[in-house]
Order: sequence, then C-alpha cells, then structure tokens
Amino acid sequence: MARRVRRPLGPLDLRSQAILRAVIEEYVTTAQPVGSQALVERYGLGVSSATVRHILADLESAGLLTHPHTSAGRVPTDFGYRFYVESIVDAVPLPAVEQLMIRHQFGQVEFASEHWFRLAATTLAGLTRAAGIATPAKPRAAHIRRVDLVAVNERMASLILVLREGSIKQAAVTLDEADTVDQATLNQVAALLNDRLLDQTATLAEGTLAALDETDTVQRLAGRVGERIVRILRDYDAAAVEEVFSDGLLNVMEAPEFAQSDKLRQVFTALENRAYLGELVGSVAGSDRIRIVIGAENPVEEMHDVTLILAPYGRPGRALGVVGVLGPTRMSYPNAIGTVSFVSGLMNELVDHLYA
Amino acid sequence: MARRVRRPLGPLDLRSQAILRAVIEEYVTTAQPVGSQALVERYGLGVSSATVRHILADLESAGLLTHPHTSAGRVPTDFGYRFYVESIVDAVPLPAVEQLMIRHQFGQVEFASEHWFRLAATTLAGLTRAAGIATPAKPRAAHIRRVDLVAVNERMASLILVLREGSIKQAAVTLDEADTVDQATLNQVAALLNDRLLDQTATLAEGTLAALDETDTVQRLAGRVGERIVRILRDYDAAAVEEVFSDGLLNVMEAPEFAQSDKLRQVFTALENRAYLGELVGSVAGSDRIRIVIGAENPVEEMHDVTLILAPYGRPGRALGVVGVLGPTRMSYPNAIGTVSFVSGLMNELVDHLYA
DNA sequence: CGTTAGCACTCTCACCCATCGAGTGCTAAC
DNA sequence: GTTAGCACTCGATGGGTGAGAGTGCTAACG
Repeated sequence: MARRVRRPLGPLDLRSQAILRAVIEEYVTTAQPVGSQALVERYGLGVSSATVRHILADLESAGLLTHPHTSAGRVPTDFGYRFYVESIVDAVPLPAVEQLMIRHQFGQVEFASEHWFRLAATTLAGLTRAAGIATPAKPRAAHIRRVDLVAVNERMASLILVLREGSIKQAAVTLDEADTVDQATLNQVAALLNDRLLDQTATLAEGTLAALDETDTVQRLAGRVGERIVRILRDYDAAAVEEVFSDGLLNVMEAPEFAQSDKLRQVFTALENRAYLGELVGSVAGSDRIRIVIGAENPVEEMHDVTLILAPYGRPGRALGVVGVLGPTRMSYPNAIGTVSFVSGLMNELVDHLYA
Repeated sequence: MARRVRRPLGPLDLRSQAILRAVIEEYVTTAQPVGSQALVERYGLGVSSATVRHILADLESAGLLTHPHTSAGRVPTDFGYRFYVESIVDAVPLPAVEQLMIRHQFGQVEFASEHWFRLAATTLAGLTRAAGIATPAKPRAAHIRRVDLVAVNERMASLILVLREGSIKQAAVTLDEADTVDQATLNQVAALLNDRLLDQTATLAEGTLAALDETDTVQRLAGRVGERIVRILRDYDAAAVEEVFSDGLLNVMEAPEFAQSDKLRQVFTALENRAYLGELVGSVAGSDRIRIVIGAENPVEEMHDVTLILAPYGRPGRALGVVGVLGPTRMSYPNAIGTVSFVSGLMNELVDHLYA
C-alpha cells in the first residue's frame, strides 16, 4: 500500500490538507460519500482525478478518511474531523449583524440567569441548525441575597429565596405555632432573616441561626424558616448540574443520517440521562476553552454518531455553566465553533453583571 | 355487500361490539393488523373464523375498521376508536397505589404551580408510556401578591414579583435617580408597593399608581417600579398560553408506527408551534370534561397519526390550565383516560389550595 | 336464517438474480 | 510526480417468483 512516505500525524503537506478539507466540506454539505471526480470538478485542484485518488488513498491509510464500501466515495473519520478542526480550519466568527441581534434578544429577557441559559440554547439551535444545549450557571455554594415570606393561610407561608447567583427558590413552610401567624409577623421574620443571613452560604447560615433566641416568637419563627432555607441551599449545592436544557433537537432529526430514527433515539435516551451530561459539563466547566467531542471520542456509546461542542461560561470558583451544541459529526465545525464561542462569551458578560 | 341489516351508527349488537373491542385491544398490543383467525384463537368467541369475517366485513362497511390491503387483517379507523371510547369501554381508574405515589411526589415539590405542571407532564408520560403535556394554570388576569426589590448596584435593582397565581416574575429595573439608591430605600419602596398593590390586577394597579405623589422620593421610585410591574402583568395577561411543557416524546418515538421518523417529525414540528396547542388548550379549558382528539379528527394535518387526550384543571373564571397525553392513535384508551382524569383532578386540588 | 367449511383469489413480503453505474486501485506511459 | 486507461468491486435498482396470510364468496348444514 505505502506508495509514498507515510506521515500518519503531524505536518501533512498542503495539497493533502486542501483535499482533506475539500472532502470534509463537500461531505458536510451533500451528506454523500465524496468521489475523486467530484472533487476535481467542484474544487479547482488543478490535477486529475487519478492524482486525487492517490492522495485520498494516503489520507485513508493515515486514518483520516474511510470507505463505506469499495465502490463508494470517501467519508471523513472522526479522526479526520479532529485533524480538520485542529490543524486546517479556524473558527468563523459570527457575523456582526447576528451578534447584535442576539445581544438585543438577551436584553429583552428578564434579568436572571434562569432565563438566559434557556435563551442561549434556543439561540444556538437557531444559528447552527443543530441542537442547542445549556445549563444554568451553577455556583459552588449558593449565597442568600434575599428572603421573603408571604402568608398563604394561618398556618402556612410561602417562602421565597433569592440567591445572589440569580435564581429564585420557592417553598411552602408550615408554621405550627399555637397562635396564628399574620403577614405583619412574617414581615418581621423576613426582615430579621435578611439582616442576619445576607450573603451567607448554607454552612454560615447554619451557624448564624444557632445563635437565635428561641424564647422570642419572631426569632423562633425565623429559626424554623431558616432551617428550611439551609435545606434548600444544601440541596442546591449538592446537585452537580441543576438542569440541562436543550432546544432544536428537531434540527438534528432532519439530518439524513438520522432518517432511521433508531440512532437518534439512542442519542435522546442518553440526553435524558442527566448524569452523563452533568459529568461532561463538569469536565468542561473545569477547563477554560471550548471542548469538542467528535463521534466515537465520546465515552458514551449512544453518542458515537454525534458531535458535542461545549464551552464553559461564568466565573471560575464562583458559578459555572456550560453552553454548546449537539449535531451530527457531519456538521459545519468552523461556524459552530464560532457561534458557541460567541454565545459563551456573551453569557460570560451577563454573569459578570450579576457579580458586579 | 349488505348481507345483513346495516346499522352504521347507534346500537351495534353486543357480539359486534365485543369483536370490535377485541380487534382494537389486540391491535393496541400487537400493532399488527388483526385477522379473523387470531381473534377466534385468542378471544373465546365461540364462533368460527368465517362468522367473525362476516362481522368484520360489517364493521368495516360501517366505517369502524379498515383494511390496509386485501389480504391483511383489520385495523381500527379513527371512527372505530371513537366508537370504542364512547360506547364500549369505560376509563380504568389509576390503581390506588400509584395514586398514592404520585400524591407523594407532588408533595415533595416546591409550592408553586410553576413546578406542578411540569411534574404533571412527566408523571403522565411515565404512567401512560405516551408523551405527557401540560400548561401552567393561566389566570385571566394576574393578581399581585408580593413585591420585592433587591439592590444590584447603585443604579439597578432586581424586581421580584410574586403573583397570587403562584408564579414569580423577575426583572431588572434601572433607577436613574440623581442620588444613589440603597437597599434601605428599596425596602421602603417595596413596602409602599406591597401596601398599595396587594391583590390588584394590571388595570387596578395602574389607577393606584397614578395617585402617587411624585415629589416624594420613595413614591417617585415606587411609581417607576410600578410601571414596570404593570408592564409585566400586561404581558402575562396577554399571553394566551404561557408555556406548553411536554415530556416523554421518546415514548411515542418507540412506537413501531413511527419507526420511519418522518411522521413523528411532523408531530414534533406541530408541537413546537405553540399557537396551535394554545388554541386547542383554550378550547379544552372552556369545557369541563376530558377532550379526546383522535387522529384525523384533529384539524391540524400533522397530527393525523396521533391522539390527544386533554383535561382542563383549575378554577373557571380564575386560572385554567390543561394536562394531557399525546400518543399514537393506537393507544390504550381506558388507561390513558383514567390516568389523565386522575392527574387533572389532582391538579385541581393543588390549585384550590392556592386560592384557599 | 345464522353458522360453518371449503376454496379461489389477492396482496405483501422475502428472496433471488441480472443489470447498471459510481468509484476505486493498479499499471504503464508520459 | 502525474496522468490515462482499464479491470474490478459493490451497492442500488427492478423484475420475477414462491410462500403465506387473510379475505370474500358460496354452498351446505342445523
């Protein structure tokens, strides 16, 4: 086989790179195996199809391309995409007009990371024609920003807990006091809690609450509510990833490689299993760059036909989330990377405001 | 053709009903056209296959069954399912154990309709092996229960608005006052707003705000925030359906009739178009019973292969939402109806507590 | 008159086979 | 190193065939 010097990795000569690039870009648009002739016709390569065939054979033995069968054209391997992404092309930044439009959209949405991350997923789905994925910015330890209590009836109140991280938690608390509890009392309790617990985490709050005077009605009630608050914070802190929101899975369904819904079903199943995404997201959140997982590079069997492009956002050490896209391995990497990059940058800016 | 008295509608004789029922239930479990012989074997009908064939032919000419082709067994038509649901079977109530389990689950969730309706969809999906659908209880006009303001920086505050209906809205308000605004001032503003706006709707609130004294700093700020509150309420009131949450679409995907993902793709597309669901939900919310839309009864072309079973919940004139399931027309109607019925009843109870 | 056995008929499905065409890999010449 | 030429491979396509399932009809039966 080895007709010319084999360089399975490392600096491929420029012409080979150009051809690999052409194969990938042709395949990305047509979804059909690419033949030598098609390449010569559609890309001005200045050589004959026979020459191209030689090079294709070399690229194949280097593991960058494959053959579905003898008489078919070439298809990129996962490794081929990897090489393409790392050594041949650069990310294409999102056009300025679209950047502006998206900024505008985010400006219209309520001021809460709760809503941003969903919008991020939706936006990514629309821009890349793949599925958009996003998690909320999850702080290592949540901080109390605000406590509010609303009377529901004589013995129950609705507790509203605002976290510095931008999310709001709600819970019902039962106050089985001998005397009925009115809104005025609740206001006092809330004021006390706001005074004492501002910017505290679960652990700190627990200490503060221990110091309350149980003989005073207001303080006793505050203690009761405080217990609940601590429990909510602990739950929140314990969850690895609060939620994974995805949008535009339909886009992926439309790709011809998923016409037999079987493969896609597997992907969906894997997606519903949050443990996996949580893990992946955790690993991305640790790093500081875009992470690309192509096909079989993914440890999860079901994900072998799709590519994930994920980027962290937020503040290391404080709150971290992930945005990204999920598409067929056959996707337009330069655009997808550029888009994910922009959206994660935007999310960074937004989260910064929360901590400003 | 007409070998015996034709009764296209109305009281089918009992034996014919039993056979229609057998065909449907066999088809529901096997997803294969049902032949006369299979019926005789698997259901103790006490007659020969030839007799069954006669009856099948009659049921077919009455429009209750069809033939995919000459030499295939029978398949129920949409009309057949309709007759089956209305005249032959009754809803099977959900087993008491499961009822208990579900009540328990709802008890664990935060005290807010926001969360309940999602849980309802998830629960329905799990119980029926179809897709669960739910909308939040949407009040005709939202009422203010609580206003809270948290300082973000000198010129911005985060507004938290709790509605009597159980949902929470959040927004950023910019306070471009000459002097900086601190949390203490914000507390006064919030107290004022809570005092004046409690239980008011958008229109009422607007009147109340007009009466504020613009020369006082606190009142002026309250006016500023109030404008924003009114805008939020108006937006909320204007939306026909806030959100349609669905879960378990995967279940539907697994049905053999959707193996070629094309049909399902259409369903998904229709589902993403909220206008349609909003309309449907609106019509259900108006009525007071479970509504079943079988296959081509659905005005929307894309939904011709699925059945919707929807039930309203909430308080007429106050807040109304919808829960239900979406599955293949070939689904177990008695169970699905029983389950939807239970869940909508449960949601009713929960919403009742909000207004208690 | 309803029920049944028997039978011809229809249609799908699975299988085989031949053909076609795209695209390769090799070789020899430039 | 590049190219033209050519044999070869293999999937896709389409027609043909046989098996099997299930029907509809008819004639006989109680």
